[in-house]
Amino acid sequence: MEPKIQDIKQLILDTALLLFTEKGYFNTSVHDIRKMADVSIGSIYHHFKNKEGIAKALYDSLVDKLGTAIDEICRKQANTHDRCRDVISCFFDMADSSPEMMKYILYARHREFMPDEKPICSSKPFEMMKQIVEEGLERGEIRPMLPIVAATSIFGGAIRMVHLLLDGVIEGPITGHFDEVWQCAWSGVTA
Amino acid sequence: MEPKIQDIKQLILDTALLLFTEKGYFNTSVHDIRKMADVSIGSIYHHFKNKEGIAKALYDSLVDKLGTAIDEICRKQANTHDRCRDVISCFFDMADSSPEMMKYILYARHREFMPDEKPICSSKPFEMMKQIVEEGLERGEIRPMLPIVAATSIFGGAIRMVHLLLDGVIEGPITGHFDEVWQCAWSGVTA
DNA sequence: TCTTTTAGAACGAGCGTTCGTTCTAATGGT
DNA sequence: ACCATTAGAACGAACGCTCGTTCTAAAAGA
Repeated sequence: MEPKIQDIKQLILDTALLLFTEKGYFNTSVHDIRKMADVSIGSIYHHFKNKEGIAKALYDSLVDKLGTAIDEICRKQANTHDRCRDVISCFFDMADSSPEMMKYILYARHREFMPDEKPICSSKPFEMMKQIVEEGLERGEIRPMLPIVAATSIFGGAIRMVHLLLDGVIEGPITGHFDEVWQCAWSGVTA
Repeated sequence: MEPKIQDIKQLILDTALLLFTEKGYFNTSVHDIRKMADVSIGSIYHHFKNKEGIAKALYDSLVDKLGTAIDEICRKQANTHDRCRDVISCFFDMADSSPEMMKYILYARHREFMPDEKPICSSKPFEMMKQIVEEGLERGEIRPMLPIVAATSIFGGAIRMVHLLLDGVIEGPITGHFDEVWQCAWSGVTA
């Protein structure tokens, strides 16, 4: 029942997320994680195969979380306009409330420390976003153009906005900019 | 006269750019650079203070190159529409012809290995892009909105496109997509 | 008791960097 | 024309240290 029972594994993941996003994967040593999480080296290597294993587990869990959120949106919304709008809104909310998560998903260069991983843009959530856009093209909700162009045009501005926030170039919350961003994004592919 | 006189320094920079963009800064050792450039360790440390110094010199030279290109565009074009269009066109050309340069500028996480550097979005070329957009707002070329939103909306899709190319998610050349991308970008902030 | 989990000392590969030396070529003295 | 001197570019063996990982043993749990 207590919040700490048996969740050393999660504690390690939480700590790693914090350190990886703050200092970067390569500037974070396993001993740093050990110290901050106040666990032993033995524990870490009991729960994870190696350092990369920690990064991988983190990645899978966060990508899965994002995928679930987008699934949810597709369940609730029927057309492309509403789905895209909610996806962007979801990105903004997450960027404001869980910047570390977004930093790890959108910002980190995963291939540098997980050499066998596919690029994030080929992962489930991003494939779903592409899928949503393709349906919009078929249905005529979006003016005819190459699907990849439509997708980057709709989501590119929003993703860039999140990048700027994570870079510290603009101050959050960015949720307040959602309406303007969305209007630009949607009118770009319909007008 | 010969192509090799005194350009060990440039050779080191060229090699470093190749390795840094292919494997990442942290996966590239100074000894890797030494081996590939076929120079000695001593030479490298004669020309550069340390490993970070190589990265810094590379960064400064490439940012300067991009800044010059945008300067040129501002000199040639008078209004915001034409300037933004040419900047995006320039990005696409560079991404096709010098992917390593774009990878190092747009893609690398500089702060992880150059702790004292400002984020790339605060550098001269990006400040100029922001400036161009702000003038467009003042002149009424762009529908009234927050400058930062206008900037991300105009350039976000194009930058995302370049990212996808550098990630290997789409195949180049992307210059062929320029017209569609530009139409989306511009109509988003005017329509 | 037997297994799972935690502990932390120890290891050794690989890293960035240093430093004493050699090589090259230009300059000054004769 | 010749050698002596000098400056700095290039060289690479060696160093100290950090890192990821392993190992042995103790503690906890079943």
